[in-house]
Amino acid sequence: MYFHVDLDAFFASAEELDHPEYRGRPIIVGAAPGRRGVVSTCSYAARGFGVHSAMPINEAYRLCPQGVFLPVRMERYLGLSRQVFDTFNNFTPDVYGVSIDEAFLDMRGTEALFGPAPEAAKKLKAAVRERTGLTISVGVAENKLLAKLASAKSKPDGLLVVELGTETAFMDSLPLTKLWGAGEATQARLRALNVRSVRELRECTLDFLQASLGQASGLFLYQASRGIDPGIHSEDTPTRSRSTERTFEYDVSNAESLCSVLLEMSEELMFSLFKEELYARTVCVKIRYGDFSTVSARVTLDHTVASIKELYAVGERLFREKRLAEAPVRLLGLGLSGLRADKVEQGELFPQGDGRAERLERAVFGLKKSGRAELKIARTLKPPQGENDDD
DNA sequence: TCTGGGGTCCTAGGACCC
DNA sequence: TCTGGGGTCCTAGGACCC
Repeated sequence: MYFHVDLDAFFASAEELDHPEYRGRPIIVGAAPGRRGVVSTCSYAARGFGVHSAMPINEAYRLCPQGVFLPVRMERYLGLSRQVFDTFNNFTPDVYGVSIDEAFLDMRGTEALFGPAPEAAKKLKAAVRERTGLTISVGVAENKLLAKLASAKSKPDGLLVVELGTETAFMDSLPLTKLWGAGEATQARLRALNVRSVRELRECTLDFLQASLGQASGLFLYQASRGIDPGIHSEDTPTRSRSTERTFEYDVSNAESLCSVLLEMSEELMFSLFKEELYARTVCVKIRYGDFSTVSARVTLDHTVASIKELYAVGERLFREKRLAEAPVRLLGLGLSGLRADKVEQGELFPQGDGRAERLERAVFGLKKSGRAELKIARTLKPPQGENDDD
């Protein structure tokens, strides 16, 4: 028996908690209106105006100019999230966090302590509310897919149990558009196939779905329509990639400026790998142009990337090879994938340097971590506020 | 109103090996 | 004169999720 637990409009609720004067008003957490960015989370009052997550912030402003627009305060939300997860841990040792505001709880064997599932769920809701003042929605079912869909259906401040034997009926109660894993593209393809409900989806053969939508998607939808969990969240999967990207306030054409950003991102990524003692061989650069078209280039080395210096050199090469000359760039991203816990050394045939850069950078990282000094690569320093950088 | 950032997984085609 | 079959690794792009 799984619980899926989801905090209601988490970031917006957190702001409401800290600013009681905003209670009940349309709260929109995300980018600042007038700038490039999207809505991260909005309150139910804001949803009444048609605002929703991932909507461009300027569109949200147009729909709801009277809204309370607030920036994301991730530190604060992380603190609250920890308290909520602490509470989960008082109910079961088997808590699988999916994101900052969402978790699965394996509640098998807890009946003696907390009673049957509906009672346990009520106790959990009360405990979270008492500890943090936040409301959660809980879905209870025999598998994660059903539990997840149940909590979503029950929102906000909801509780929904999918009883054994009612799985198919529950699936049929959902609009096809609410099916987890079937986004905009799949919805359009299903419409083209004349499939308009979960029931109609279930009437399709596996062969038909796989021929129409691909092996994996076909099997996924075939199982999901029957209330079978295709494996929506496997436990304990190690991190496979790390990346960072920046969307610029205005498109940037100057290659030197773009390369400075690459260097900044190289530093950020390598420090994060140093910190977690991870290694990677594959470097990926992502470029989004002013027209939103997006390309990427990647390369897998025969050894793990050792230093900021090396990551930057590889990233810059990929960038210069891939970028259309002078085309304005809206977004630049850098990533590392194939993460692993062990190092792959340089081949002996073409050794690159003697590891000096790596030793230096790890020493700098050590200083930074201990709080004894903050060292930055000069080129990544920002010019002082109010001065232009013409010279 | 233009469309964030950090992830995971899948697909198709090519290179290469046996 | 037409060119197998299976497997692995890699790249680029896409779909999807929170």
